[in-house]
Amino acid sequence: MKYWLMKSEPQVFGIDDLISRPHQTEPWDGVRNYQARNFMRDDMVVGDRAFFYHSSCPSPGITGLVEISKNAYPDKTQFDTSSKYFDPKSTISKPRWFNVEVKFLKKIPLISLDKIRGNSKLSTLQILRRGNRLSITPITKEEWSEILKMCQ
DNA sequence: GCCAACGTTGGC
DNA sequence: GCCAACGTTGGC
Repeated sequence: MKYWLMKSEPQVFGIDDLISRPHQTEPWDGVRNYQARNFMRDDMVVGDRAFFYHSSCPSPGITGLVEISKNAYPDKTQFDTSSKYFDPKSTISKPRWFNVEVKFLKKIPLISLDKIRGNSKLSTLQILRRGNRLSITPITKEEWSEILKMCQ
């Protein structure tokens, strides 16, 4: 099983939005970065776990756990001319963007970015690297366990 | 709203 | 293929 960290802006789609979905699942669409797309398309599989991270908000940090509930498939927003994620260069036969589906597992008391930074065992986390803006990053089993320890 | 650090685009 | 200009991300 692999572990991930997935960022979302709570004012766009937060953990509570996921909880209120009918099956507590949501397509992780709208990702328009090739590296993040490749992680979803090539590396994520059903059953993988991820931390749900709130970004671009007053209190950024990890706020929940999700699992991958569907392997990657073409992101439908790329074909939707009314969507802000519409991509005129993408075609049905050659889709450019993919997304997985995530399923809610658990909400946790916010582990703030400050606290994450303050834990020396987490210094290897990709999101702490200077200038890293990737919305999806892999994390190690050790990092995963260490973060889980912080919510007890 | 600012700004650093990227990624993408497009002319050449 | 280079690279300047532009757009985006995301913490503060």
